Amino acid sequence: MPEPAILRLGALADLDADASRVLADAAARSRMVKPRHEIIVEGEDVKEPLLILDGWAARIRHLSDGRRQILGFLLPGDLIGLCDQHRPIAASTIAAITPMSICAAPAVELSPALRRAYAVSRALEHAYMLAQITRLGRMNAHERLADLLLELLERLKLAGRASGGNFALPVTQEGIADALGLTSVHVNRTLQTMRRDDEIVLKSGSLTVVNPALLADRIGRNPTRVSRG
Amino acid sequence: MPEPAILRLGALADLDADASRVLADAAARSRMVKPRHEIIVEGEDVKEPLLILDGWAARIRHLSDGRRQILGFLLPGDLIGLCDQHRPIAASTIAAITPMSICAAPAVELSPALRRAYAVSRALEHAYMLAQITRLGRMNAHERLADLLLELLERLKLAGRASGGNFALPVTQEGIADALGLTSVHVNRTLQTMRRDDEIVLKSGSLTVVNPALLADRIGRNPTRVSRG
DNA sequence: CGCATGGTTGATCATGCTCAATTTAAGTGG
DNA sequence: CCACTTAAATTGAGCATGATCAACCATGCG
Repeated sequence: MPEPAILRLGALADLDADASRVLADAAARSRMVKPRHEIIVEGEDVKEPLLILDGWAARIRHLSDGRRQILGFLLPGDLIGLCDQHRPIAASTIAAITPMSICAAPAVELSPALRRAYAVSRALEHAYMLAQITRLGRMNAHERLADLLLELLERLKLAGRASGGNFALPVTQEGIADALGLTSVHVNRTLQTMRRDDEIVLKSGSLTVVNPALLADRIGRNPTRVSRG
Repeated sequence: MPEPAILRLGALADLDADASRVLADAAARSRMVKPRHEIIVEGEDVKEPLLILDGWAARIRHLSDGRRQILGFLLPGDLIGLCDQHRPIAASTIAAITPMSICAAPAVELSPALRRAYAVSRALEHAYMLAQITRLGRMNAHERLADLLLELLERLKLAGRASGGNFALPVTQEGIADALGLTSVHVNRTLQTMRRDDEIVLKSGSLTVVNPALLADRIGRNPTRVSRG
């Protein structure tokens, strides 16, 4: 079974033998990270770009009074800290949600195919942030939740971590709340109405979107696209 | 008087003679855009990256039922559509707010200094998006408004388009509402309390933040930083 | 002068929050 | 395998921020 990360990058751009080898090399030097560990801390220097081989993380920002906002989720195959800057400072904290396997992201110079995959990945990250802004700014609780779940489904499929409408959702309701600008109580209630309306099945960390196309249609969601071809 | 755009890029990274010349060349081939004109339309192909020489634009996303979200504002010196992708699709619509002067952004290959400035600009854009997510997700109306105004002040200063706490704010209250996930009515009321509390002076499109440091402190805001040095 | 856009105000309503308690699930060590 | 501990999910009651609806001004421009 290929790494989900390699599956994803291969879905974003065709990987030739060179790129595959470079990625396999990097993956061979992976390290494990425990849940809750802060891989990157806001305000500190960013060393090297990382590639998530497996597991989930959250990009987080803390407010002075204890409130926190989850800016986005990071999934297998996602890249962290890509930027062509000299001495970059981390703009947000990144904390592991599940046990993770990560490695240094191979340099783009090593493979043109890799460069293309990185570019698409970066464009997607940008698009997901725009989606997050739209959710928070102009959607109600049900729309936010449905839209987020559909995005996660779409993204996890790229990494082979979802089949049909089903995937493992290792985030607590409080985590979802912090991502969607809601309270955990309200997330709980919204999830219950979605269950009652047969939009989702959620049991012990396994979530199934019963009819993704229908749900997407209901909330007016379009799949994310960043390039032709 | 130098172009505000050149002022900004020079503030992000030292521009040598080469970079300055390249920028001046590009600026010489500028074009004007009328307010409300959509420079880029979501879903269409992106041709060339652009540089805003002067004027304001908004990055917008429309929902199927007419709601709209302003994802962020684009100011003099900001770059549009930077990406190293093959055939990129615009992830959002970009519409002029004021009359604008824009030009093709000179290619990074033309100058190492320019490349550095672009990288910092891109990192800043990323940071502003994170700030926008945090505003929408975890701040109340007053905090959102104060934080946005302080960000605009900070950004306009880079382009020499703000002095002291004062700058021209060419956005309607409805525009601000669409950016902050509020209604124009509530923006109006929040602005009034800010005036009553002597936090701002706002009259005929000219806004003054009376005491930026104090206001920033009140809402727990830190200035945006993306690199050492 | 008239129309249009944007700003202002008031009254009422609703979505989602707060607070607080209770149940369930998941570990953990004996 | 069970008692004990802790994190997560669930439920209820009351509340508040901000939305909605509907006028009504102010300003500017043809």
